[in-house]
Parts: sequence; structure tokens; C-alpha cells
Amino acid sequence: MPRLDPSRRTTVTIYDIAKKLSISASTVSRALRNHPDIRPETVEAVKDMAKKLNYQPNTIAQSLRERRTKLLGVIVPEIQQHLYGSVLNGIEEVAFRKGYQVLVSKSGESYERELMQTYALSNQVDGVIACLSQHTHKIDHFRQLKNQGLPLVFFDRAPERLAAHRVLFDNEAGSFALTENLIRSGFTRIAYLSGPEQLAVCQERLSGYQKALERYNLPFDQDLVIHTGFGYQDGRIGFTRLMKLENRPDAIFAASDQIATAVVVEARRIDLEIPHHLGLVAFGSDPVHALLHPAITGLHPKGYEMGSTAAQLCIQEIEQAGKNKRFRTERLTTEIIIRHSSIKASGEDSVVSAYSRFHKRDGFGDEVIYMY
Amino acid sequence: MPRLDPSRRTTVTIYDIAKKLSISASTVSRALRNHPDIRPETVEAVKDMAKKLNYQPNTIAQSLRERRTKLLGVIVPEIQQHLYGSVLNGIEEVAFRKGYQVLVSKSGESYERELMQTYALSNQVDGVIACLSQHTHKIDHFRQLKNQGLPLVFFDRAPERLAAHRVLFDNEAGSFALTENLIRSGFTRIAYLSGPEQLAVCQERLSGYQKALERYNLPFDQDLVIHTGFGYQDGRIGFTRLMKLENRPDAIFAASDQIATAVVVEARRIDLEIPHHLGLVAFGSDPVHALLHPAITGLHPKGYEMGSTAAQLCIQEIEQAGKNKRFRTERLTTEIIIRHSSIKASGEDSVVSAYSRFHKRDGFGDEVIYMY
DNA sequence: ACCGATGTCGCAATCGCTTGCATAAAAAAG
DNA sequence: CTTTTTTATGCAAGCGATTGCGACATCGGT
Repeated sequence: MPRLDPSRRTTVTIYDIAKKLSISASTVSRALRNHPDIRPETVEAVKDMAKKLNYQPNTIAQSLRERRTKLLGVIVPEIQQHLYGSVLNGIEEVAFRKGYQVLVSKSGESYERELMQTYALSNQVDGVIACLSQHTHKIDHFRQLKNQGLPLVFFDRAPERLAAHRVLFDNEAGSFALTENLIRSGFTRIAYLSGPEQLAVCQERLSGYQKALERYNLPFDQDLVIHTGFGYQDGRIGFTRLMKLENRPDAIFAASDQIATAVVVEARRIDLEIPHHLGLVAFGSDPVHALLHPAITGLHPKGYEMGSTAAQLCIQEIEQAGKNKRFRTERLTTEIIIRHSSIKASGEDSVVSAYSRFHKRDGFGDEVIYMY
Repeated sequence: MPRLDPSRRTTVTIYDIAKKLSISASTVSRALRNHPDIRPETVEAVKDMAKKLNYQPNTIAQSLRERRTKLLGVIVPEIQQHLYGSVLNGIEEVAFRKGYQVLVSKSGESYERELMQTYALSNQVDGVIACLSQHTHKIDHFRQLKNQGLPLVFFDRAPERLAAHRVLFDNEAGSFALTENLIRSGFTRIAYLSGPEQLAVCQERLSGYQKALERYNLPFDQDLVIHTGFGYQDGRIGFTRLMKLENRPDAIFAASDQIATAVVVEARRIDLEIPHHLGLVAFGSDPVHALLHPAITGLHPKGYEMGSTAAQLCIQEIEQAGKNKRFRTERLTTEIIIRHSSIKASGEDSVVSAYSRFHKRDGFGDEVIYMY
């Protein structure tokens, strides 16, 4: 097969530069990479010609040759969710700074799709950063990535037993703080509305909730614990079930932003006033919380930090392949943001200070509002 | 250079399969691709062996050979913004269905970074889908992509003169509808708070705003038109300038979600009641709008559709390279969602119907609430 | 039994770039 | 003025997969 007719090719290769200068392609390659063997004048000539011809190295060829792609694969349950958006942002930022690019794919909380995405990524990225889907029950696909020698980092939701880095929130501590906040405000019958029972995050949050109850000598009532999903509809369903109870809760711990939103909307619909009739805290920090009426007490999970540390760990493992075989589990702290939804009506204004703080995140007009 | 020692390689290639079966790599390749020349038994043997060895084709090598990567490059101003999140979602969905993957990079509304991202993408994707940054004043970098023969599709913000597909909102119509809504509700002194003047979207929205004023015989006051940026801080600045006017506006048209949010927060701070003292409409549909108090009248820009059609156009251009040189500009309609913020206090409840509709977007628990 | 048709498969080149090794020229050393 | 060293460059293989073309074998036809 003859070499592609150069006159019909649109892209410029090192061979074009070489021909123009009557030197060899190897010299061109070395010159462009500043190899010390090449005479300075030659280097200059090559670089000039490269610029003149508008040469851009073929990344694919480099990848094949060097057996690395400078690509990070990310699998995220949903792109549009606030937390995952900020995680992506954090990943992108670090990747950009380190010269990597980000291949984003979503599982849509589906195990099957996660499988496909995993395989699709496996052969074109240098490392994978993933968050388990809600319904992932087997992790052979991730095992296989590891067997292929691919660095793998999990964030937010990670499998129990798999040798990989993890970046997780301190779910238990956060959950404890939120629950404690409700208790201190005088709520005693607090329901726990959460996602799939088998997920570690749910277990951990449940545990924090339970510990807070124990700590304050409140009884634990299994009826008040509902495991559905993290979605908006799940929240509606859970809320409805709670409202059907003979002995209704006087407050709700919502394990996700969407669940909390559902509670707000549904409570409004049946004329339950928050926080007067029903206290509410949310494990999440969708900006919407700050602006709702009443504003919702929540936990700010540092998604951006989660993404950036995950990316750092991943790139680190990629670049020092072989060394340091120990896998870390980073626990990110969360910040509780106390607003009106968890404060019993009486002392409302006295407890919540009235100022708001504006926090500029990265200088690109991407501000997040924290209200205390 | 000797072929890499197969015993040290972790990945399986067609050569491994070939050796095991004592046939040639070409035959393996053909068998895997169901080439008719290969005997059925051979095909079967090859496929069995491939499965047994857990063979996965090297995507990079294929890309080099076939001169295509099955990668779509996306440049987005901000990943975390609601609109762009849904656009990404739409792109990812279509890409996945058509066997492409998505390389996401963000410009952070910075021209320089957009430049870098453009070059970084140019050599490893089959097509680019981009949204101009707020500060992009030159488009030579995109021109160059075109010169390299790369399909290019713009969404939301597109350069004026460049032969490429565009997927845009019908900004003028949407703007007109929003303004009209304020006017009909009795507001007469409506300010226009928007992004950079040079952006076409801003021009178009301004035009819709002006046409609505004309249509209802309201005077146009240049003082009420403020061009800053689309961000939250920009909104604050603009709002402050408006409030310093001798003759304050009685309503505000906010050209972005963030601007609207800023107006809500700042108005609250100076005890201006919306909509009693100040009407407000927003060009955007951040879910936050529905839940704010008062709920904000806004425009639902169909981000998901924007993303999916952009991806479709892009893939189409990739796959029928050469044919059909005409470039389309798709104008997506927007849906106005009337809520309380644009309704003068008096007739509030009579005008806004009290039900809400839940719209399940894609079956993955990603619901968006529309409130009318 | 000879010949062309048909069916299967291998050789080798190629995508664009990198790099170990050889080589030639120039410089330094003897 | 040789010999050794240094400096600068070229050759060619190889990353893994694809594919035009040729090779060989089998088979039917006459």
C-alpha cells in the first residue's frame, strides 16, 4: 500500500517538514523535542518550518507510540446533578493543568450502561475516575480495568473491596451533624429518607443519623427509615410513605438534594409548613437550598475538591506507575450550613444570622452563595 | 527496535491470537471483522480465542489507521452552569448512541483558555462542538479547525461569519415574550440587564426586548440597558447601577439565570419586594426559579435538545464528509414559564394557575419541574 | 490431464511518530 | 598525519490494526 498521496492530505506531518528542509524525519522529531543531539541551527530551522507549515503533531500517533493517551476517563451517574457537575469541574481543572484531557461518560445510574462505558474507556484512557451507579452490584468490570493495569480512582460511591484510591465524603460525621442540628432545635421524631440500602454512602449516613439519636437518647424507629433512591421521584415516594404513618415524623433527614426538594414541594402541597410543622435537613448543597423559602439547612459536600483530588490521585498513579502500591481513601470533610428549615419556628431569627457570604470559586464568575 | 517482549505486555493483540492459532494477524483481523474471505470455522476459532484471551482491540491503533477517533470534542464555557450541563447531557446521549465518546473541556469564559482547548482538541477528535466564551473576539482558532477539515458545530453562542452549523435559541422571540409578559402585567419601566454587548445572543435578546416595547408603545430608555456579563457578580453590579438611577425601573429583564438570582438576593437585601416593587423575568430555567419565593418567571431554553441536535449535526457532517456543504442554523424555540415574579401583586393568584407538572426527562431520575 | 475460477489465507506496506543503533563528519588527541 | 572521541544526523524497526494484492490449493469443466 503506497503512502498516502501528500498532495491530497490536509494535515502536515514531520515528513513534510523533513522534505522541505532535506533532512530526515527523525531529525525533525528530535528537533521538535529539543533533543540535545541536534544542532541549534537545525532546531531553529525545523521549528520555523513547523510554524510556517502550521504543523501540529498527530496526537494519535504519539499515543500509539508512547502507549499513553493523556486522556482521563470519567464515569459519572448523571452529568446534570449539582454534585457531579462540580466534581467534573474539579477533574477538568486539574487535568488541564497537568496536560490531560477528560473523556466524560455517564452511566445514568444504570449498571448495564456503566458496563458499556467501562469497556469503551478501557482502551483509550490512561486512567479512570468513576462513581458507581446506584444499581451496580457487581464490579468485575472495574476489576478488569485494574487487571489491564489501568489506574482507577473512585469518588463519592466506591466498591467495598477493590484495590483502588477512593475519594469520599465523611458521610457519617456529616450525617451526625445534620441530625444533631435537628435534635438541638427540638425535633425528636426524625425520619431518614435515603437511597439504595446496599450503597455504602447510605449505610454511612444512616450510621451517623443513628449515632446522633443515641447520643441524645432518642429512640430509633425502623419505620422512620426509608430507602428508595436519590432521585426526585424517589423523594416523593418516600415522603408519601412517611405521611401515611400513624405516628408521623416531625422532621426529615433527606440524603440528597433531590429528595429534599421533593419534600419541600410535597409538603407545600399538603400545607405542611417547614420548619414549623416539619423540620428538614439535606445532605447536599444545591444552590437552590439557599434561596428556597424557607432556606434549607444542608451540608456542603466539596464536589470541586472531590474532583480535583481524584484527578490528582489518578494522574499521580499514572505517572509513577509501579511505585507506591498503596491505595488511599481520602475522606473529605463537609460543611454544615444552617438555615431556617431546621430551626423550630420560635427562635428562628435569633439563631440564624442574617448575612450572606459570597464565595468566588475560581474567578470565572462561578460563584456559590453560602448563607448562614 | 525489537517488538515489545510479549511476556511483559499486559494487553492482548491480534498477534497473540494469531500465534495461538498459528495463523496470520491479517486473518485474525479479517475474522474479527467478519470479512467474507475467511472460512467460517476460522472465524469461529478466532472469536473464541479472542474471548478466551479477553482481547480488546486497541482503539488508538485503529484510530491511526482509519484516520478517525470516534471522539467528539466539546468546549463549554462552564461545566457547572445549568444550561451547559443539560447541553452536555444531550451531547453525551447522542454520542453514546452513535458510538462516539465525548471529550469535554471548558473555556471558563476565557479567550486564552478557549484557544488552548481548541488546539488541544484539534488533533484528536473527529468533530468539535463549541460555545464561544464571553470574551472571544477573534475566531481564527475556529477557522483553523475548519481548514483542517474538522466538522464544527456551535451552540448557544456562535460567531457571525463562519461556515459552520449553529444551534441557537430563538433569543429574540423569547425575549419578546418575556418582556411582553411584564408589560401586560402593568410594568412600564423595564430594565434590560445582560451580558457582553458584542455577543450576538445579547443583541438578539435586546432586539426582542426593544420590539416588545415598541409593540406596546413604551419608550426605550438607554439608561435602562446595561451590558456587563452573565455571571452572578455581573448581575450584582448591574443591579446596583440600576438602583442608583434617579428614575428607577419598575421591572427587570435578566438575561441569565445568574443575573436573576443576583437580583433576587440584592433586592431582598434592600427590602425591595418582588414582584410588588419590582417585576422580574429571566432568560433561563434553572430549577431554582421554580422554588424561589417568589417563583421567577423564566424561559425554558431546551438545553438537552440543543446538545442532542448539535451532536447529531456534528456526527452527520463527520460521516458524510464531502457531501452536503450547506450549513444549517437551527433555532430552538423556548418555553415561557410564567410564575409570580412577573405578576403585579394585585392579580397574583388569579393569573397563575396553581398546579405544577412533573416532567421526567430520560428515565434516570433526572426530573425537571415546570411550574405554570 | 490441463486450465481458469473460486475460496482462504499470508505478506508487507501503511497510518505518524519515536528512538536505539549505526554512520559520517568534524573535532580533539596523540 | 593518523587515531580516537565527539557531534550531528540517518536508517529502520516498531506501536497495533487494516487491507490490496499475490500465493496456493481445491474444484469443476472440457
